[in-house]
Amino acid sequence: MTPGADQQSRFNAWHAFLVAHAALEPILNRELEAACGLPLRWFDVLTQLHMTAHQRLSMTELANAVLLSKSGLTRLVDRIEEAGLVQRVSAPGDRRSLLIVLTPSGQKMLKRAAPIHENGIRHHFGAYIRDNEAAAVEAALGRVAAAARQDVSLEADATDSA
Amino acid sequence: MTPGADQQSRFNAWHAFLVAHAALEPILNRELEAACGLPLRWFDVLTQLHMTAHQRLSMTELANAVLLSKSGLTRLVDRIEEAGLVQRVSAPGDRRSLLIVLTPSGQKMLKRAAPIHENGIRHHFGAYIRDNEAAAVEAALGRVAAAARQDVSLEADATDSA
DNA sequence: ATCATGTAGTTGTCTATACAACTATCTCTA
DNA sequence: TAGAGATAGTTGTATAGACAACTACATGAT
Repeated sequence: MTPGADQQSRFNAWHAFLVAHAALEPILNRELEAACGLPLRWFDVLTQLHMTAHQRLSMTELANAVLLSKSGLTRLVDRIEEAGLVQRVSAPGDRRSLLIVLTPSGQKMLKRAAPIHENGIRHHFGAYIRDNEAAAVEAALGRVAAAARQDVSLEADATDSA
Repeated sequence: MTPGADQQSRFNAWHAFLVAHAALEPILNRELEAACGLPLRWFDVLTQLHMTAHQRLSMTELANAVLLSKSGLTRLVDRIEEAGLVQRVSAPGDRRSLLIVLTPSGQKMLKRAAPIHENGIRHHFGAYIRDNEAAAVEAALGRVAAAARQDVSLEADATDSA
């Protein structure tokens, strides 16, 4: 196995990665929206809230969790709150901060949507990963994601201080 | 290794996949734009044209290649043509169709941008994939991408005929 | 205690994209 | 060869998100 060949397989992987994302994201979005009327991004927000200990996150924490800009999140939460799935509540001890909490209706929606979405992921993504590849894909993408997230944060810090 | 554990690693892989894309795409876009003033999508268009035998594709072919809607591509090509990197030329034998061709300036830009972008991919993506993982990641993502692309096409056909 | 600086979130504005409707052209069938 | 239907691309319009500027609040140094 030559070094050149290894580089090539990484580039092929990168290209497949891009195509897979570009094609998969709309597919899963439509499936979820058709089944529950829930856009994928909303699901992501509800999930992040659900995964948190007290089911509440500040706008800043949530923006970081779903990798959206501050303003993008403000508008996104506007829409989700308008639909009654989450609520902004004031944070104890800091009057600048808002905690986003799942409403009962949001929890119900999440319960309904989760199996549908998981099914979509299995069907369109998991099904094409063989048993002997799963661990490698998990580990490699995990490292890429962790590093990229870090780089994004650094970039944001640099911009802030500029 | 239980079947349940396998499913979990696929879901972890999916999550990492999403995070990696959300974080990486803006990073590579900024790097390329800072170095060459070239948005990533423009690079994608120029690359697709370059990879083609006669360096020309119709709007429809190009939209399919870069996974963009027809109208999205019309506007994208508007901007790239305005910048002088490509040109619309009429297709011989079909007066509805337009061929998009790389201009000399577009070719020069592509030559300048390609090594920078490849470097970014190596640095932010390839570097985190170990030698013994590369083949699995390549194969698995390749299958996912191929299947997803197929599904998108089928979906588009269904919509058209509706 | 005050003021300077930092942080949380929102708002103004711009851009990129999607979908649907449209025009122009092509193709196939009778 | 006329007309129906399919196809290529563009345009009207709506939406999601980014960045920068802003307001309100908090913190920390003196």
